[in-house]
Amino acid sequence: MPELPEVETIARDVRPHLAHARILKARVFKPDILRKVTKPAFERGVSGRRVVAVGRRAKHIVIELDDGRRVIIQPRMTGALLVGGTEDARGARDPYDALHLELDSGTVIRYRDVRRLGAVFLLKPKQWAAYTAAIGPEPLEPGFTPQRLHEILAGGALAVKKAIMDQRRLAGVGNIYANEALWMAGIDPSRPARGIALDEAVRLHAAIVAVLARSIDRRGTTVRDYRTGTGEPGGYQGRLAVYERAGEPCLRCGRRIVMTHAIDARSSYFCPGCQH
DNA sequence: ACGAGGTCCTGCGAGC
DNA sequence: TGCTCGCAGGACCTCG
Repeated sequence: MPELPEVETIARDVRPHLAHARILKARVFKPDILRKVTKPAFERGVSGRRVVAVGRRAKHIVIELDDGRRVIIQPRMTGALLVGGTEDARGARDPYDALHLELDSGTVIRYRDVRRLGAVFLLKPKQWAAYTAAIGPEPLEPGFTPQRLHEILAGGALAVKKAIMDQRRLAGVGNIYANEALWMAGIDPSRPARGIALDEAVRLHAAIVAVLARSIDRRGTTVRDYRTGTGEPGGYQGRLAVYERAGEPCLRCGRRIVMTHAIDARSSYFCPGCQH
């Protein structure tokens, strides 16, 4: 479940291979991952193009091409963007590979997605402008301040956890880091967003920034499927305070961590002793 | 305008 | 052993 730190790690791993390379050929094996573009149009549009830049926006990998178009990859649940490793010992292609980008260096960048909930777009500049404009601020950029977070939460009747996971309000935070940040800030995830006071928003802002930055430092969290761009698990899973720790003692107050599906039918983990 | 709930997809583990 | 079933959940969709 790649969230911001995982996608940032993937982009950093893939960038040295992909940036400034020419994509000799794009091959789509699972056309249902493509959104708003057909397989022939995607393969024709990408093959032969040079990559200008490789970046990240929210939980999406952004590959900018020399004609101004961008390939957007949303790994969602089980997607992975990997450098090489396209064939096993017997020379067989991975059955879960959805897309290959064959580079002039000989390296192949592959998008692998077991459940194919991921999505791949090929966007023209105007389409990209609309796409990125619909997503909230990047939490690790200077524009994301405690005041901005307080404004994001203001007026929302929805749970604060759901609000910070809403990509239109804030970019890149998913279920794992929402749980972790709310624990760090000592805030009950089920509280209405509009009830979060400014001093609490200050704590939550610091918690969001800290947990994302620390996870990037450790190359992301592997609970199940996530792999870095080099195919390895991340290193933050051992640092999780609440996620998948139901029944275990809170690291701050010792009470048992509770799990509920009460918020948006997703697993919420929190400490009833020190999150209010 | 906003929020609730359904849908997509497949591997895995629990339970019988 | 082999089967069914529920679950994982981000983003998009429809409905009220």
